[in-house]
Amino acid sequence: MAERDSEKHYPADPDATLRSTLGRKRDDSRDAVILDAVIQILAESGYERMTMDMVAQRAKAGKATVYRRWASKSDMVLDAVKRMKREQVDFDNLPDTGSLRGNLLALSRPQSVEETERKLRAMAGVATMLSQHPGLADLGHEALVAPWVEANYALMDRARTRGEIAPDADIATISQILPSMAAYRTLLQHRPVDRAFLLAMIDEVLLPALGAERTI
Amino acid sequence: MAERDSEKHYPADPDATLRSTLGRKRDDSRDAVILDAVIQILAESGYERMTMDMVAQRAKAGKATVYRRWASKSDMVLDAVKRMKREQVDFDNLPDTGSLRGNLLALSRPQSVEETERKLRAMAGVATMLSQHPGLADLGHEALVAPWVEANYALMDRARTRGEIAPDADIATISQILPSMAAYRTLLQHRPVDRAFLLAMIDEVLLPALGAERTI
DNA sequence: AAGTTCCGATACTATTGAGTATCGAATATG
DNA sequence: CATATTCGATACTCAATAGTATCGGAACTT
Repeated sequence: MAERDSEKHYPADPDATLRSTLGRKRDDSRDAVILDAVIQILAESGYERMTMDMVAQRAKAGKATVYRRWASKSDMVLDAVKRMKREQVDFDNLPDTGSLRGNLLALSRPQSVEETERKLRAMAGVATMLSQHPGLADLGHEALVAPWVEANYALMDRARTRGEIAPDADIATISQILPSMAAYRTLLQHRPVDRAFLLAMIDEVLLPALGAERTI
Repeated sequence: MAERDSEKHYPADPDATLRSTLGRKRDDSRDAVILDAVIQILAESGYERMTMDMVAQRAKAGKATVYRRWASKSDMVLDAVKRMKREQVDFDNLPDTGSLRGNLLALSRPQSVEETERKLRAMAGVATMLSQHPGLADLGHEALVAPWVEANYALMDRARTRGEIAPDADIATISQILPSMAAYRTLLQHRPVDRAFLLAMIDEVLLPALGAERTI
């Protein structure tokens, strides 16, 4: 999918390979600075209210520098969304407190949730692009929610192996609840993913649905 | 808060009371036609891509007719969102199939969900207005999700009275799951609230969390 | 009938903003 | 050193559009 415009413009870095060897070299570190500015402004103002001048000013870059990297505003934003995918959840250091309840709580520490919240708000800023770019919704979900679903799944799978929860529980479905509800809460309700919310979800929904013994 | 512009323009119908008794009467039925067009276009294109000319054309109205009713585009859209609140769920005729599972499925009939989905997509279209109008998110939640939460709560409360579910189940929390997940799915994932989704949620999450006996 | 306000339609204006062009300075190659 | 490409900055073009003005006709009051 993609290529909504049937234009001569192509994704990012139109001339990546055929760049001359002469002259000053392109400073690739500017890309990240610009895209970070894009994410910030998307979260604050949304796609349509974000102007290219705002982006350039925030990144302390000239507009030529921006347009040398991306052929259009939409290309730039698409790239910014793709960039959000990285380093969302640390799969190599999943919590291991001994109980599923403790692990779920530890996974959703305020610190790790905060960054996701900021990126989710950026996703809300591109909501109006979703109809033109069908892949964008998947991209956002894959980048921001799916990793949390995976982490939840892994924790629940281990708990099942330990015999902590019912062996026939549908953890594929239940692992989606907490990340999705947190996303909904952030985007639509504009309410924080705080401890009270987490406790209600874990103790009153997830653990009972998983058939865990009540130990609270 | 509000009054983003500090202009002389005020909310809707600036001269509702002090309208002259002379001349042709204003046709109030045009309001609904115009606002319906607004909802349609919001769902299709979003706030920023929706032009006043599109609205007038879709409603077969002149722009003068539109601006005689609302002082600005944002006033008009705010009014359109408020209008979505009505007739969302029929509380006087909640389903009564005998089982909670049957009732939950009956409540979420494709027909009744369809209209909500359309309105939810309109809400996604005004996502970029949420930062300027903080009350708008609440308005959308109250109009489109809260009624479904109430209906879920009522059905679960009856089931508890019948002894169909655990007496200590936290139905205040659990009644939020299905409507919120459906909203998330529609808005962020752009996927339909179909029967497979409902069955997975009801059978694998809600009923187990409520401590209902497995009867499937 | 006279006067007023509504209707849909359309022309107009004033502003905003994406994308382009160009600047002088900096950094690279040969 | 000559040439080419980068950089940030700024000026420019041109299309889109919110809001206003005006039209001829319809509907209402007195």
